[in-house]
Amino acid sequence: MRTEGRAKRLPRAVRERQIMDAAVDVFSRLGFHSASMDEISEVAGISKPMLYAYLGSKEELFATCIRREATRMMEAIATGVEPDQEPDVQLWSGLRAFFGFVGENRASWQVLHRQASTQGGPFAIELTDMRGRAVSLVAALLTQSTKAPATKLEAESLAAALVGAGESLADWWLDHPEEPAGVVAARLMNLVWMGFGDLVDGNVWHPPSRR
Amino acid sequence: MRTEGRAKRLPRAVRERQIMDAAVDVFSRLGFHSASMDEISEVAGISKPMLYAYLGSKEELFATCIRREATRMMEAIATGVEPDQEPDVQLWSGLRAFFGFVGENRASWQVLHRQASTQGGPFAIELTDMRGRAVSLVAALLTQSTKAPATKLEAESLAAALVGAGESLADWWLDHPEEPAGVVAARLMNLVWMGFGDLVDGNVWHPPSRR
Amino acid sequence: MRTEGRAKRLPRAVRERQIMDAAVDVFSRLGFHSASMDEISEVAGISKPMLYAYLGSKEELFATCIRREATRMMEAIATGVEPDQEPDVQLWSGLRAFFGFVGENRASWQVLHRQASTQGGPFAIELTDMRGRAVSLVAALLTQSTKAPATKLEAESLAAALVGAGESLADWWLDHPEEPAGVVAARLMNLVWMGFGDLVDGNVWHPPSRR
Amino acid sequence: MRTEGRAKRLPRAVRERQIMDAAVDVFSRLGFHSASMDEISEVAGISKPMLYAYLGSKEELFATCIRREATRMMEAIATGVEPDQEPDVQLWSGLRAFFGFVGENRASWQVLHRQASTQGGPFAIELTDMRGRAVSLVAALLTQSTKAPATKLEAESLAAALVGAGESLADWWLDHPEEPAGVVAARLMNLVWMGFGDLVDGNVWHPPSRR
DNA sequence: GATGAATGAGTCTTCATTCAT
DNA sequence: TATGAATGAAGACTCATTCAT
Repeated sequence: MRTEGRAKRLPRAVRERQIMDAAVDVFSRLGFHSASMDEISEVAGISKPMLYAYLGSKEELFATCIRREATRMMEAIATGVEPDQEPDVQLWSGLRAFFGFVGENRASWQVLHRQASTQGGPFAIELTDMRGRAVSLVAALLTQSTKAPATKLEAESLAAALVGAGESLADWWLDHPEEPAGVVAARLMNLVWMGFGDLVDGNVWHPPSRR
Repeated sequence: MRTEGRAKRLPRAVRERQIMDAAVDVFSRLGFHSASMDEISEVAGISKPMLYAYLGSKEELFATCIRREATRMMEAIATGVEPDQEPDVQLWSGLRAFFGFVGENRASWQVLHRQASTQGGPFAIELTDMRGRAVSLVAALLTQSTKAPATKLEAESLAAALVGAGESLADWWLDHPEEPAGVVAARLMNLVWMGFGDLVDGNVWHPPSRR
Repeated sequence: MRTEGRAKRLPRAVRERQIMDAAVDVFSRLGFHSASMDEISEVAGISKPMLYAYLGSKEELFATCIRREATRMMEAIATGVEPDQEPDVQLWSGLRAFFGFVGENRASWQVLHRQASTQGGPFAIELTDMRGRAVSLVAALLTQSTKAPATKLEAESLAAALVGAGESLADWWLDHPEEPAGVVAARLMNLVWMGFGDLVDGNVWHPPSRR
Repeated sequence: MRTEGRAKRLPRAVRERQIMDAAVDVFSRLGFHSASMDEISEVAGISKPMLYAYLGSKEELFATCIRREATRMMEAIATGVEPDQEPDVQLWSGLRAFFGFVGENRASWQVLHRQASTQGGPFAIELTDMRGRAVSLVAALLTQSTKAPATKLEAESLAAALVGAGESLADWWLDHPEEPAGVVAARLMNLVWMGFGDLVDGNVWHPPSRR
């Protein structure tokens, strides 16, 4: 809550960051619609006109938040991935980085995962885009592996499943923080990669006999 | 669009169903916040006071929608699952039923997956609950299998990952309807079950050497 | 000022008129910008949502007011004019009708003359149009008269001058209501018509001698 | 657009003029309400605090603008009028000066005629005053002429009509700049003076017979 | 003297919700 | 029962105006 009185004068860049932090906080807690500019400005410790002066309309602000958090996450992952290694190692390092990021940036994750996907506004695009890029990346990884999936559709759908599994597991993990990030990441890696390995080896599961 | 004139007197159950159908339609298209009671009543062909008389506040209405659709989906899956079979067969039949339901009930699925998770209100609870039940169910299945995961946490987290993979794949599928439900379901089944199989067989993936 | 309590239920048409009357009143007193929807709704004795439900946005409301008042005035004049008479008689009867209308509808006149011309919005068009039609009408009258002005530009500019003189005189008259409408109208008629008559008779005024 | 950097220190009078020029420009383009102090300060090339330091509140600034432009126009006309001549010559020279001024100072004219009359604020007074002085002047001229109007009211109302005709014709002229100022002025002079002449000569127009 | 940063107060507009018929 | 009519409350956004450096 903002303490009474006039906010101290701060250089523009600092204020902007302060505001964005507040916005990410509020958006992640309440979602886009329920978040009010009033509350954001209050949490940021400034008045509404400043909010508008610095970051434009509510939609613009939200989009900016998403972009910032998405970029931060992408960078965290990119930094974590070991690029010249085998596909499995790349995937593994990516997963570790992903869970690491989520663990240390709950609010970012909530904004990205929960809030953004639903809203029909112009940001849905940003988010869908980013998720699409993630899926494509994983699909490419699968395709590069020693034994690639047969069709592009298959690769993509498996990638989509994997990304969803990661998201869901991340959510689950937020409710069970007693496990370290590495363990959770490894579990998903195993599930997915071993399953994937069998798949391309022709070790296909099939229903008992008839059908 | 509502037809002119005074609505006929109908038995309560029928009216209620009519309204809920309209509500699910509107909520799935617009999301909770953007949906207006005005539009719902219009689509339902009744006046707003009736809406309130029958189904209470907007939040209550939404929660009721979620409950109904969740129940429908659960029942569809329960009906599809073959209960006395091996765990893998149960999972497989469950997945098939799930994708079957999603394919035939887009609106229900959208309400359940997209709209409900975001809203911070009291319905999040309903949804989280249902999802929790699904995860538990799958976890139980895994635990019953010949070689169960070591810990309860492991089983649950794998189940969460699986559920998330299913959701994500369902979404992906809605954008790629050219593939039949069975194919998509089978793909997920394979990925997950073979991975899972390796896992409990001690076939663990691990990073190259050092580390 | 609106008395406390809920407004009585009224049929739509009546309410609409009531609101428009209030709007014309407020707009004529304060002008478009300074008039607030709050005040209009208060004067109308209803709540703001009704205002919006019945008459749309502020701009729409204003445009509707202008259209209504313009139409009323046009009809008053059209009714007053004697169409099959000589041009001078037509002009005279038009002027009488005009001053008659202004005298009995101060608020209408203020909205039309004062408020509408300045605003840059979409209504400026309505107003400019109406004034344009008035000027064209007068110009046509002049052109039909026994001895028409030489050029179209001349006719139009004289008509513009005449219309302006009428408006200005109407304003002046509102501040000097002691004179009857007929007298004021006659005075303008004389000034203009006799001047016009001389003009076309070649009785041109010209500066003393040199220059 | 404001040039970058800190404004040079300038003598007060120069600064003030610079600001007023900007203000007249903006007010004439946008009208009182839509003009923002932000835009004025930007066009003037100074910061808002300076604006306030030099010229006070928005209302004060507007009033000052009106006063300045009104004075300029009055002086232009006063300079143009030939004072010791016959009334008709005085009127003629005044009209010529008036149209000359309008042609060369569109912005001033817009502020004076269009923007000021509408606003209900304290400046309406300034404007009404100035217009009143103009009307009185013309009325005096008419009264001095060889055959004066019978009553003071008559003289004043005719003067008001004449002034309005002038304003309206000036507006019309701004939309038809192809005609030279002199021609337009002469046209009005003729219309009015000849009409006036007839009037005082007893050449009264009157309706056909009956009535 | 000059300004970037800051805000109080207000405007339009919408929506869930409820009377009164 | 069924509804047209009505509203309280809130939210996004803007602007004239002023500190604090």
